Amino acid sequence: MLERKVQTRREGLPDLPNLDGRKPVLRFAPNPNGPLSFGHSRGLVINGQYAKELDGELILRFDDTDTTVKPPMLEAYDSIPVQQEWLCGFPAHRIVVASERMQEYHEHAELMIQGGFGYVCTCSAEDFREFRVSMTECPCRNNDVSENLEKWNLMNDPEGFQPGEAVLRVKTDMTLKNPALRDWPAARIQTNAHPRVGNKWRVWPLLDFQSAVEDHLQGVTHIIRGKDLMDSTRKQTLLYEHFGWKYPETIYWGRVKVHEFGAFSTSQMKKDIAQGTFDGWDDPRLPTLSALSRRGIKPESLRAFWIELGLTQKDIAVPLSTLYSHNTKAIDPNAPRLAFVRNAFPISLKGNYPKTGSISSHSDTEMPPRNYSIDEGVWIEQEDSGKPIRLKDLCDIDTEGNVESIDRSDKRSVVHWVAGGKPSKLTIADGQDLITVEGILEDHEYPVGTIVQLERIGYAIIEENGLLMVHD
RNA sequence: GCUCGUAUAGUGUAGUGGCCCAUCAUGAAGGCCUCUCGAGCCUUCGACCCGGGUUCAAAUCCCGGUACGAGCACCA
Repeated sequence: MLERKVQTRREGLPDLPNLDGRKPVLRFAPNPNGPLSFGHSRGLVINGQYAKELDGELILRFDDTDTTVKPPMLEAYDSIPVQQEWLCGFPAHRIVVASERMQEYHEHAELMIQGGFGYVCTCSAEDFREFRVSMTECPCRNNDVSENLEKWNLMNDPEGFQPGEAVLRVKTDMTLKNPALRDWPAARIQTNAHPRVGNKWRVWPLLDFQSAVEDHLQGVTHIIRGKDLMDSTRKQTLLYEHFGWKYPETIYWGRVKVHEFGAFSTSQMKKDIAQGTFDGWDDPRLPTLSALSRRGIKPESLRAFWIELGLTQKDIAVPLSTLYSHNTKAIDPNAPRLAFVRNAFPISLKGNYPKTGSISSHSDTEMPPRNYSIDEGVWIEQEDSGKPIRLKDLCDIDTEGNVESIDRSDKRSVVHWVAGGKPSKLTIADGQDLITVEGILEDHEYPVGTIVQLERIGYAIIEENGLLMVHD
């Protein structure tokens, strides 16, 4: 009889292409215009994981060359590395700040002009858009090197060109099939002060130029990024050809939509926080890493989540429950059970039952048990009243609180209860809403930050002023 | 409009011409255990976008269609 071979399933991330025995150098380059969000975590996890598994390097790069549309936020330069380490489990091997590397970019811009593959264009954006669609060369394109150098100096001169009056372009080919690649802009004039380097520079590189030059200077071997940047790869490859460099291997992932997070942008969040719509960057409703961390989402859960999604170019929609199922595995073994009674309803017990005792805190660990002591009654949830129930680990009672049995006598529902306890509130982030549920929490001595499992409700983290729902 | 990309169960994912009447996870349904609507264990359900072609053989290669997504910024 023929034996059927067992199908093998690839685990984890696919191999990096064309590694050729090298140690990979990878990078993750956020804009420090705000703290890191869920969306950023993919790039961090994937790049970080490869660096770790293959004994390579992870570069954390601040792409802070826009002072106008997405101005950098100073605090982000400090918070991002902290969050990166939290998420990846190790600090980045190198940190590069683009605004501190401007000299390099300027030198390369000049090399580009001198090499005849870059030119200063003084056409308006609208005019150039027409040149681009009609595949015609703009009048500036054929200026000679000295003329371009002259105009380049005028771009850098406060007395010269003003913002919008001139840009530096990479000379590619105006008849290229892909309109995005036709003589793309490499640098523009910005006069707003940069929060870190002030007004030291006037001409700032655009992403495609800055990133391309920096990747080469840092020796990046593999770029892993969203497929929305496919045309960036093509643009940058054209630039690399001009410089005679070899472009790194590039891998793309598709768009991920998490329904529960809707459409948050860093700038919108910044605005809403300023207006008081949200309490801060760690408001539980926000998709920031600080909010997720506060909500008890573990970094290893985030890592498992992104690694499972892998590197397909498919655009996908994933429910948050997928992340939660990973998180449950991470937190359940260490989450002591605790009772929290919502809409507390008092019921006095009549009959014989053990008035003191202890109940286990977890099914399979050596966690210390919880002790209880009943005076004359317990709290149960309003919804559980009015029917015969079994008080979990205690006794069966009828609707009036008469004890019917100590042992479980039938299939009636098992209900949690609290003897004594303290009023507390459970905060639940539900989309754009923050729901607060009042209730009685069983006495405990767990410190702030402990993740507990509220019986029959779900996981919650203990905060200074109550409980914050993790997930169910 | 031009350009680029992707299409496997409800949701994700494995699979690069025969190991595939298709993997794993999640989900749903049922069961066991546990005195939670939790965890763990077991069972079940459920998919190769459509149409051609190449081939002895296609989820896998080619062509066309369709659907969805992205780029065409003096943002990243």
